[in-house]
Amino acid sequence: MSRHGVIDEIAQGCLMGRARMLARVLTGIYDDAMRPFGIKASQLNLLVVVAQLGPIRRIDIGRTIHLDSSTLTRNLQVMLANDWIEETASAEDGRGRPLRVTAQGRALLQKLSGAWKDAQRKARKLLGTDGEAMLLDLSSGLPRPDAP
Amino acid sequence: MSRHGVIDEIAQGCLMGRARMLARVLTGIYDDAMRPFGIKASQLNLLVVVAQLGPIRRIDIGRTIHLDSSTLTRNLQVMLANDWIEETASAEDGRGRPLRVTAQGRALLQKLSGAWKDAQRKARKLLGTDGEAMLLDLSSGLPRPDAP
DNA sequence: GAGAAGATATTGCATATGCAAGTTTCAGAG
DNA sequence: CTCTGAAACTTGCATATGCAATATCTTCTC
Repeated sequence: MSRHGVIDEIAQGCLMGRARMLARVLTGIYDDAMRPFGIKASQLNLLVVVAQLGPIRRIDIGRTIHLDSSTLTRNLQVMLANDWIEETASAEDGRGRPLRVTAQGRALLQKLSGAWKDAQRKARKLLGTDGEAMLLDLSSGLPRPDAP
Repeated sequence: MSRHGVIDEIAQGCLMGRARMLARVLTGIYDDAMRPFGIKASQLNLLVVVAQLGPIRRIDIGRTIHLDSSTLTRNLQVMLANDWIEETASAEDGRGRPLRVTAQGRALLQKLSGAWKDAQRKARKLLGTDGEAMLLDLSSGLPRPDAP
């Protein structure tokens, strides 16, 4: 242990650092599980949001899972190209072109659900019951980005 | 709530999704705090690891904070260019060129420590005492990527 | 109905992340 | 001493992420 208080404090205690590390480790687990299906774990998470809440606008997806709109524009492009999701309204809509899951997207979700459960099991084992509960609780408690 | 079990289960319960979301929210808090200092929060976390454990090789940084080597190659380049860190050994080292913090890097750490503490306070407030303890605990309990 | 105000989406720029493949360098076998 | 294998690093490719600025479309006001 070094004698530089600030450095140690940040290195050991930074909540962001810990959260990012945890996210990296978990992402690895789920990405491994999803690889056979040609979908990244982060894309799966977007897909289930659209499947559950769609038709839903990008901005509302962002509010739900704390993602920037510009990130969504790009991440969703890949998913649109893969025909997992589609835009609902015609181009003349303008402000907001809500997205929904396609039949293919829904089928994919069914196909990979077993693999996802395996990954979830592994993650659960890694975190322990307490950890799992706390993580779910923590993320539920996050204040929604100001809705109008 | 929809009637599609799998979708709801993943949307609500995916530990990876929650962890990534939490990481995004926290990253926002610390990035805001670090912006005046011209350093990203993720870079700060790398910097403190080097400051605390340096001279340290990329691979060992990776093992410590669960980061891929290729990611480190690139992320550290920016920090080398900013003269926050430097390579220690002369070119004849070969396998492994350990990194250490520079005087400038150390000075930067001192300068931003107050702002970091503010961010940490905000994060703590957001997560609560329980959440904080659990997050620190969780991330400490992660199995070290196999050391030789 | 034209123009202002506001919301939504996209684009440019920079960084973060990881896999697979390739490179460099060291250490040990013979 | 040379060859070979392992370890550390780098590069190519693809995706993820967010800020600032811009574009687009809606609605409200006059």
